[in-house]
This record gives sequence, C-alpha cells and structure tokens, in this order.
Amino acid sequence: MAGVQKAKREEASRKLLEAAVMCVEEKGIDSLHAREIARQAGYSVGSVYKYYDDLDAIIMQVNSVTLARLKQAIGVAVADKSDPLERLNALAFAYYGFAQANRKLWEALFSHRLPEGRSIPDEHRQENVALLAVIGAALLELNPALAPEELDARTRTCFAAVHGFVTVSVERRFVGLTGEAFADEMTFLVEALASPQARAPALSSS
Amino acid sequence: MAGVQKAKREEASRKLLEAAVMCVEEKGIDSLHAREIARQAGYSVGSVYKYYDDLDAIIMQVNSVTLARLKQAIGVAVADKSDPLERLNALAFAYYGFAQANRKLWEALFSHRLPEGRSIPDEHRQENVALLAVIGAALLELNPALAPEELDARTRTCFAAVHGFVTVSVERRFVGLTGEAFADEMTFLVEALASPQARAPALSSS
DNA sequence: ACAAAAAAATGAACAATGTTCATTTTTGAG
DNA sequence: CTCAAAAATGAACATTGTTCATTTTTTTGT
Repeated sequence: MAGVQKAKREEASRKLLEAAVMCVEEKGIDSLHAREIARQAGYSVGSVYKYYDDLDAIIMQVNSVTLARLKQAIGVAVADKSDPLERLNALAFAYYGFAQANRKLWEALFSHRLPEGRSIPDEHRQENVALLAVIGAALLELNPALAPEELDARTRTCFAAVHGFVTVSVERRFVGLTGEAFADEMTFLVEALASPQARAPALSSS
Repeated sequence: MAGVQKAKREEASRKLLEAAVMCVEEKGIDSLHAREIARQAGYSVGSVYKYYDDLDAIIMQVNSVTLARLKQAIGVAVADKSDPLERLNALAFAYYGFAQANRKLWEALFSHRLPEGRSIPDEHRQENVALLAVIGAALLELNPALAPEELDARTRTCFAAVHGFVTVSVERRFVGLTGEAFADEMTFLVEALASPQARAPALSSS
C-alpha cells in the first residue's frame, strides 16, 4: 500500500490550512493560534510546524485562499459586462461586497505585516496582477491614448483609491455611509477615476 | 511638600507613553512589549499597568500622539494656500509625506484593530473630524452647490481615496510608483476627486 | 517631628502562546 | 517479518501580557 504517506501529507496540510482559514473567518487573524489550528484539524501542535514553518507562513497561505476567492468573486461580477465603465463599476462593487462578506479574511489580507526581513511571496503579487489586469483593460478601452506606463500607473491609482474607499467603509474607522449614499459615492469615485479625458481642461489660474 | 504624588503620576504616565512611542517608531507596533516600555521609561512592568489598562490602551495613546503630529504637519502644509485645489493637493502630499516619514507610527495608526467589543475613542474621531474639515472646506469652495450631506459624503470619499492611494504606496504592498509618476498620479487623483462639476455629463448608454 | 494611612513602585508569579525536539507510532522496502 | 524512514505526538522552553502581594515613598493627623 504505497502512497499512504503522500496522501497523509496532503491531507494534513490541507486540513491544517482549512482549519486556519476557519479560525481567521470566525475570530480574526489576531486569534489565530497554533494549538487551535491543530485542535480543529485533529492533529497535535507539532504537526502544524511540520507542514508550515511558522504562523506567518500559515497566514500567507490563508491569504492566498482569500485572494483566490476574491478573484473568483470578481470574475463572476465582471463576466457579463461589455461596457468598460460598467465593468469597472461592477468590479468596485464586487470588491466591496467581497470585503463586506468576508470581513475577517479581508482584514487579514491587508492588515498582516510580515516581520522586517521577509517580503510578500510572488504568488500574491501574481494574484494581484491578475486583478489589476481587469482594471487596466477597462481603462484602456475608455482611454485608448494612454501609453503603457501611464496605463500601468493609472491602473494602480484606480485600484488604490477604490481600495481605500472600501477599506474605510468596511472597517468603519470613521462614521460610515449609509447604503444609498455609499453606492452614489462609489459610482462617483469610479467615474471620476475612469474617464480623465472627459474632464474639463484644468483651471489655468495657477 | 505636597504635590509630589501628582507630579510622579504625571511624569510616570508621560515617560511611559514617550517610551511606547519610541518603541513603535523604532520597531513597529508588533514589537511593542510591556517590559520594553517599562525598561525604556525606567520603571518596572507593574507600573505600566498602573497607568494604562493594557497594551491596547497604550497603543491608543500612541495613536493619539501620531494624530496630533499629523494634524500639525497638515496644518503647516495648508497654511499658505488660498486656492482650494492647491490646498487639497498640498494636503494630499502632506499626508503622504507624513506617512512616509513616520511609517511605523502611521502603520500603527491604521493597522491596529481593537478587540471585538471595544470601539475607537471619541478623541480619535474628533481628530479625524478636524482633518476632514479641511477637505470639506476646500470642496465646498470648489463646489458651492453641494448640499451639506452631499458635501459630507464627498469629503469622506475624497479622504478615503487618497488614504488608499497613500497606503498602497507607503506599504509597498504591490510594486510602487517612482517619484515622478507618483506625483503625477497623486495630482490626477486629487483633481479627479475635487471637481466633479467640471466633468462631462454621464454617458446615457444604459 | 513622628506614626499611621494612603499612594506609588516593585518584581515574582501565572497563564497563554509560539516554537522545538526527543520519543512514539505508522508506513515502506527488502 | 524486520528495520529504516516518515509521520505524529506532546512535553518542555522562551516570551509576553497581566495580576497582585510586598516594599518603598509620600501624605496626613497630632
């Protein structure tokens, strides 16, 4: 019966990761503890460290799961939109909807800072690039004259601005906006960002 | 010699807070430890808990200090600008400059989530209101037709969008923009947000 | 000025948690 | 079937937040 070891390895790391995701979903990243992960997965503490270097490594994997789910949610939201502005709007609302519906996972994704030396794994960067590509494509449609570097910069700007808007809304750091006002503002933001060429010329008064 | 106790109390809580601020500045919020605060302040661990309920309480105080400094920096940057758009731009760049120059304090300000039950102290909200007032005033000048609630919502939107742009840039979560491209994008963002009335009418398609 | 009470300060102790590793249990190869 | 390799365990250690009995300092009443 060869192959049992491999199966065990895979099952263990999978179950541990699933348990970690559940922990974060339920109690937030600050309550993610090795012993609790082990307990929920049905293993002992030691096994956690057999499959993951440390808790930071697990958090990164949890964040990968979150990113995959986000990508999925966004893909669905954008799928049937042919108009680029409409697509950007759908994207922004999907982003917000995901953050709202997966608050703790989403917070973990953006609030976790890794210790001094380590940097974000390429896998994460790649996931983000995929997300940015959707924005970039829509912006280019709306704005065919943009040079590649400009498009790239603008894409990041748009993402960052919407990300900030969503963050402030979701985390309720300040008084949040009510449903309708929120939607109006989000739409305003997206339109303001999306179509710079439609703007009146800048004021000449210095 | 009455009054020694009061002086001691004040000195102790001040020194402890100063030590905490230094700890965060140097090593970041995740390395803020009660024993280290006590050591740097010249007290024992117990005294930390005599003057502050727990580390969360200290972090809040540290964040208050940061907010005060931010307010100061912004006030200076905005002081001599009479043109509202120029003022908004200066505000945004000052915000970024502060975040960049006080990275760890700034990260502590926005990455610290308090445990489930507790909420942000009114003092913090007030500090933020002061910041938002500067934005609101400029927006109103640019856009006198805005009703109070609209102005309020728009103010928060503008703050949140710039905040997001600054956050993404400062935290280098994705590839950051270089100096000049950054400044261009920031200016674009501020202008796009500031003058909605100058925009072309929304597309009627759909 | 002195003694007792109140306040300030201490640091040992406890609990929770990240992490390691010697030991035990399970699996694979010959 | 035997034994080496892998998987799994859980005791043990270090760090850290937090508490509290004890000690030191200050105030108050006489």
